[in-house]
Amino acid sequence: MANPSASRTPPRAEGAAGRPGDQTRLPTLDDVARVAQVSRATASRVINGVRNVDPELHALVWSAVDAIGYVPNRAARSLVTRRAGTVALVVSDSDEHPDDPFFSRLLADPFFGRVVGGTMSVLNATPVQLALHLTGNDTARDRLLGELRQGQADGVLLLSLHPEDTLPARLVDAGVPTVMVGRPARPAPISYVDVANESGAALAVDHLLGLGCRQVALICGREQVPASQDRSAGFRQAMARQGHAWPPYEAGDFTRESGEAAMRRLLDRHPGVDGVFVANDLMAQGALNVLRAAGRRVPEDVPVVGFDDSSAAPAAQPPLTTVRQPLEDMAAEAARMLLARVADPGLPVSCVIFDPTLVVRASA
Amino acid sequence: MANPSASRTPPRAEGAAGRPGDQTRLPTLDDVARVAQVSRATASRVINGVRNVDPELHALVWSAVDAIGYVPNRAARSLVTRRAGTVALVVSDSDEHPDDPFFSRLLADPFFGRVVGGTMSVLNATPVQLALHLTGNDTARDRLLGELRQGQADGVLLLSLHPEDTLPARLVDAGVPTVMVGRPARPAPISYVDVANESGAALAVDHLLGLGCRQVALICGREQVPASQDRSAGFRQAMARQGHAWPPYEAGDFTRESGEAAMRRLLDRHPGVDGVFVANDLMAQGALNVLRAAGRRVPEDVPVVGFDDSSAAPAAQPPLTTVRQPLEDMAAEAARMLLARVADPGLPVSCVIFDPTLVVRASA
DNA sequence: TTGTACGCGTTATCAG
DNA sequence: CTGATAACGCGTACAA
Repeated sequence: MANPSASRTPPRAEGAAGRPGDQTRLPTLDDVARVAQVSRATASRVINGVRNVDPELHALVWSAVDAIGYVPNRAARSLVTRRAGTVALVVSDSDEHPDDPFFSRLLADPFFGRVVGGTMSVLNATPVQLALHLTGNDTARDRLLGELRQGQADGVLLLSLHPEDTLPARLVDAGVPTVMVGRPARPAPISYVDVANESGAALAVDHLLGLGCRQVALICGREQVPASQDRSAGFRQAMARQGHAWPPYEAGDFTRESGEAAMRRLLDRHPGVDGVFVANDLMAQGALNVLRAAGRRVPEDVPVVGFDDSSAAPAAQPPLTTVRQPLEDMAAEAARMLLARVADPGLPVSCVIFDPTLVVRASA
Repeated sequence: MANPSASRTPPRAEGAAGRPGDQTRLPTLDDVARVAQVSRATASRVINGVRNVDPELHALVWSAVDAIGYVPNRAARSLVTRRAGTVALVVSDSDEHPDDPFFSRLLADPFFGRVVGGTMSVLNATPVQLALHLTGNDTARDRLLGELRQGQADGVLLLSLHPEDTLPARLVDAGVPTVMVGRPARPAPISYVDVANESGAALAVDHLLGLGCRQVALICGREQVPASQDRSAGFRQAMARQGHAWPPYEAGDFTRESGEAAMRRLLDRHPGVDGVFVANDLMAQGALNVLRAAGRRVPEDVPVVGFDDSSAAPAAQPPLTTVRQPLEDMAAEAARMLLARVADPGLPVSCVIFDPTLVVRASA
């Protein structure tokens, strides 16, 4: 016992503190109670805003709190309340990227940051923390589910990019409060927010047709991805309504490169194309490049409309006319829905669909 | 008391479970011990991999664990070990965005996702979780510090974008293990990873001069931002070494728009410019747009080199030659350093500087 | 090598 | 309205 420290010094010996490995005990609820001259139970009640508190003691406790700089111990609190005070932002992807050790193209996509921003904008106003989880394979998903069942997080904000993903279903089975950003690929009784992809596509079609295009083509994403499905369906329906039964199309995978390839094929097979709707901005950027290289002017010869209004859209040459998805708002709403669900797990499943808007720039 | 539930059912009533609000008790360490026919202490030792364990019991315990699907309770563990098992990724910014409710342009920048990816790539292999914190003002920073002091997270990975930010200093004062991504704006005894910004700039200068440019200009960022400072300094030194004493320059603020404005000024004041080094890719993209609009061909008339190799670089027209910052590797190393620091807070401050590389594309 | 017993800091239940 | 006191689930001296 060569340790020359008092064993229960009131937490004031912090003059020359700051050394890493600091062992000074932190103020506890007991300390607050002692200073405020009340019982620990009362202090707890005041701090947690429970009703039935003498206003006088109320003030006393609070002043004690910031007199000694008390901060509740999250672990102790969680242990007894059985709440983590944390929600998880889960990105469920398939890490099939042999060349890239850092999976999930989502992270490279500005998409991700917008979701994080929207989420934080509501969480920041609450004591709820956000934990990030990337699950690229089933092992990781299994581990996550175990942790969630254990109560490591009170709820999940789910971004599922994997069409075969079983995570949504497993989460509802496990009874974990969950809200998805973007509808699930497979039908499941799960809450989500989404943009009205169909009407977004219709917005684009109407705009292109209104510009006088006679042969509008589509560059869509993979058939299994919900957002891609919906945008394609919306495109075809809107086109059909205007008398264009079988518009040409090519598929990519939401990357710029795939957009370039798709545009090349389109030009090759349908040289008469005079307008293109592309299912996301990244592919649209690729399409723009190919059109320029092919000597087609945008928008004079071939107007192009993208989808998302990601940061890539205004940066494109020419700046991209695109269907805006209010991602921040959507993520914020998802966070609110999740918080409500955590508070009352009995809440019925609900979905909120946001209206897209057309942002007209130079490309169409 | 109309609640018809048993008050302490052993955790086997999970047949038709799955309802939200499930109240079935989760398996605890005691359950494991009971099933494995050992004491709880032994079970604990096995699970935590403590030495001195009979191999036979070892197996017994583990089989019990996954027989009943045991997952350690994080809160209980934290309470006794005084470790959160969590590190915080803190984005410290100034939220001076009156028009945009979702602050921090960083989130819109692909930069953010790369850092997250690199960090997760090392954290995913450990039981350590990542908690996200955005602190846009001093109130938020105060709250964060309180929580950290309390032990809500074991360490901090800090992204500080605010030149006046006091958070780095306060974190070291509080004895919170911290590693920054990018050096602190004000000198502080704090560990960090960074890229050799000076040599990166030199790489760009050498390339441009090697291309035969006679009047190379600089578009830099705000003078207070470390990365901007270092890139500017590196540029000037490299230029000076080659006999160019006072190269023209204009400043932006790392946004595309500011890059456009800066390029316009440059063209205006120094029409003879025949090569540009831009301190980041976003601004370079802006410069590219302005050059095109001004009728200057890139790279024939004016080669342009950017910095970062963000996702904007290959997407630019023409694809941007740029100085690559290995952000994922840097973030991964930062995470490793932080983990080491958490394990041994006595570790001396250390910095790891990564070498940049020139990625030659079409713009120079 | 194993088991017993205590304490981590809170909330919640129950008497007063 | 307030104050004792019993959990919450786990790690770990200490003793066997």
